[in-house]
Amino acid sequence: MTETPILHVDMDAFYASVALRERPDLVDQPVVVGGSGRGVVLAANYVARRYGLCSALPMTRVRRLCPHVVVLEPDYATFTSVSASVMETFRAVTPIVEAVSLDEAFLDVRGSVRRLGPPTQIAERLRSIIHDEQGITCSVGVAATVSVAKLASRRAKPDGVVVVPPGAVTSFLHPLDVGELYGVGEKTQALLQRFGLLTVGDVAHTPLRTLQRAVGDHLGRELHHLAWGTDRSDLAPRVGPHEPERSMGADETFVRDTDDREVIVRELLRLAGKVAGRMRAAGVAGRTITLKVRFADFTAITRSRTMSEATDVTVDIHRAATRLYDALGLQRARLRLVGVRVEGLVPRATVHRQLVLGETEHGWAEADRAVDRATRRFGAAAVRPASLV
DNA sequence: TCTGGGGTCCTAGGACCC
DNA sequence: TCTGGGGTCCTAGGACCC
Repeated sequence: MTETPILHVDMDAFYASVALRERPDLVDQPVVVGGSGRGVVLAANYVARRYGLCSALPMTRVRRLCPHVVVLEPDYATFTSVSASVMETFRAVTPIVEAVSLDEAFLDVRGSVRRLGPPTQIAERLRSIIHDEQGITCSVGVAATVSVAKLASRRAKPDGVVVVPPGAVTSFLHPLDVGELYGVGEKTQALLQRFGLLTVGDVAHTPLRTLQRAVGDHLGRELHHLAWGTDRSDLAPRVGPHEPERSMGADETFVRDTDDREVIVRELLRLAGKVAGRMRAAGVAGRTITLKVRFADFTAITRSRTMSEATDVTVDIHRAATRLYDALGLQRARLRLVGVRVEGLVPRATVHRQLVLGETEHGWAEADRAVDRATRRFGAAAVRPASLV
């Protein structure tokens, strides 16, 4: 029996590290990966972090903080392929791998200790393989539960391993800031602070009922577990036929805020096409269409409509989104962003479209599939609605 | 020139049904 | 003439995570 079977493996500054493999000349310089214009930082290397640059920082502030920073464009195809290789390395160690994102995963190594040695040894083995094969470093947290392992990997960064044995859990957790807990963001931290709860230990020693009155039943119970390190240790391996997504969506920030209906409706068409294409590729359809609008002042609203039948047809989704937009009745309100999301996804095979006599919709579904075939052959740029050309 | 884009989950109220 | 609870679906908003 191993006491600490859960590993949390987290790549160090993943996007930046991968991008720097192609540019070894830049390793000693501050480098961030991010979009241009109104984007944010996706990853900052450790040199850049010394200037206060970090993930999610607006690019407009990046150059002010560090005028000589090197900005690299994200190359998602490469990130995805490096990630896939890393996940393969994990699965060679244990089949129980729960991927969190491209650059992070939980591993249950309970069944691997006999073959590969104790969890720490497995952690070092993984780090060495990933370094040799991918040329990037990672950090590993080792503990009995998911959240403690994750907090441990954060402590291990960069390029290290931290083990928290069961006997050390509370002395590890309790001095931490409440904001370190999973699920505690800016708002919840401020709320807890108003109750005088600053550290994880403060939360741990607050009666459950009091905690629940402050942050709600669900989060209260959750935080109580996290504060005592009694959260889950069972992983949900996402290999093979995994659960389908519950929703798919796309949104886009305009280069400049706009109140031009024509521009907005055209963008909704592009987004609807993008979402519908991904739905068809995944073999799902959905009934609830949600429009999202973000105004120039950064406030956002959503409007949704549930239809009687699920669809994966671009025209259907676009029409629903446009109706929701028109129903807002905006008068010269400048929009920063629009988004389209489809929820309540079900496998397409379970949807039987009622064929109404004289129905024209069928033609649109056919047209979509023709577009899909052409896109697969010639690329996304080749086939677009006339209004997007 | 502040603040991306992909998601998940929770809350809460109202409708409607039993 | 009154009043109850539970369950599900829909909508809107919000917090959070990577």
